[in-house]
Amino acid sequence: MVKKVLVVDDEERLVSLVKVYLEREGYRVATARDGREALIVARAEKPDLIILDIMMPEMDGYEFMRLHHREQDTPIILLTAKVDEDDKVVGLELGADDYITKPFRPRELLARVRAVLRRAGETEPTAETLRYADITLDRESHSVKVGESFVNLTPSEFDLLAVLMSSPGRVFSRLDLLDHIQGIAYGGYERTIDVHIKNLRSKIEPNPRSPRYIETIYGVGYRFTRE
Amino acid sequence: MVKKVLVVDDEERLVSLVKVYLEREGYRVATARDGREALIVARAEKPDLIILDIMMPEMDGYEFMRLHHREQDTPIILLTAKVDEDDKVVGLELGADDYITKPFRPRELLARVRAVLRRAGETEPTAETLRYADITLDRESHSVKVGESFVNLTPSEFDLLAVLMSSPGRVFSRLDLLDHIQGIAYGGYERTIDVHIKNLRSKIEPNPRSPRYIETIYGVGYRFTRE
DNA sequence: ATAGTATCTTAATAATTTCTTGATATGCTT
DNA sequence: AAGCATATCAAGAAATTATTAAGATACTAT
Repeated sequence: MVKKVLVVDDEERLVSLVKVYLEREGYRVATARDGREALIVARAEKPDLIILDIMMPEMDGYEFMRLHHREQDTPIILLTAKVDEDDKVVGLELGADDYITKPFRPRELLARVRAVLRRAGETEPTAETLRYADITLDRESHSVKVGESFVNLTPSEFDLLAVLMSSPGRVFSRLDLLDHIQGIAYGGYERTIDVHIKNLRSKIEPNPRSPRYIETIYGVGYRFTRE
Repeated sequence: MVKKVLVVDDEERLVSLVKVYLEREGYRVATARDGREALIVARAEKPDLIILDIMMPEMDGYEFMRLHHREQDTPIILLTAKVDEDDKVVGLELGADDYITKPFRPRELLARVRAVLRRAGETEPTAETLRYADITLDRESHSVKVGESFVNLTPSEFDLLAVLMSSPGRVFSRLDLLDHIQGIAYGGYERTIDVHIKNLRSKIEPNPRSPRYIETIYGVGYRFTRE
């Protein structure tokens, strides 16, 4: 069954980004921008997991947890901007299952989401398999096949390929791709993508000099072949 | 839903050109010529994105950002004439999402607009497909089809065709077209367009000597056939 | 904790593609 | 035919991408 996740944060941009990440993985996502709204949404939606910012207007994360736990026993992952260890302690004492500091990488958040949900029992999320033009990418086993042989990709390479294959034929700019790999961290260097692409090509392309799967669109970005 | 963009700059020519670019892409556009006016417009229009010049009379970009952020959390792209790295730092610290130095090319600005709006969540802007007389131009996949076969265009060729096809039958002067390709303030050479048109024709016209799609209007400019 | 391994990022350089320009040829209009 | 506008061509300039290697960072296993 599809898992439902509630994301609570007052930073709209962060919320919607996290939403995109989770939805790409097959989760259903509800959102709220402060603790008060979150209480209402949580009652209505009964999420399987809550991702919760601590610092919020109206009603902060701690207060939300106190009130929410009277009603339900939902696993919670805390988001905190502080590097303070105390928050972790306080949070975990209050019943959080995990916590993560901002800024974080999408991959990191997703890994924790999976872990917490797995721990809370239940099966895996949605083991989606993408298959185009001789390439098979399996999210569950985190494996990639070219024809019949497996190739080992690094986490970044895997994510990159997954994004590109999520919409074959569509062009992604380096900035888009960077967001998926590094999260909302600015100052990131677009050219980093070039290197990942090069490495990725050397692993999956029969002839990296004239790519068959990952095409370069000069002046725009990259795309997975439309066939 | 259609995204609304607020463009703030005291250079009228730049504002109206940017307005045209954005509208062609399917955005709705509001404008203001200084920070003070921008505050009022922003309150009334609630834009999804603000493109903001730093140097303006009355109230500069920084000051605007300070005041605006008290009220709303709109993503902002900064325009700056300076090449100074400090501006970038200051701007990003004040909450800008991206910045771009003048002079810039339209395609560069549009790429950033798309990226920032995507990052701010929501769906894609406008995945518009233009189709006339056997030619299909798709912005999302950045591809062009003549009949059933794909052709590879350079960025300038693609932009040129996109502009012409945005209003079939309308004649564009070389200066118009140059603005769309190079942006203003480049002092480009009108004849450059002739060469791009020639190359474009050689890629999409069955018989480039007597063009069927891109017509020359002697003494005026070019237009995409009305049929 | 610490060393060892793998991955990521950055920076510099090479290779490639595209853009612009100036010269020349061709074509249009009166 | 004259005079101007457009088309074509080719070469140099400019911009973008590919590649390489080294240092930084993160991860694993002891």
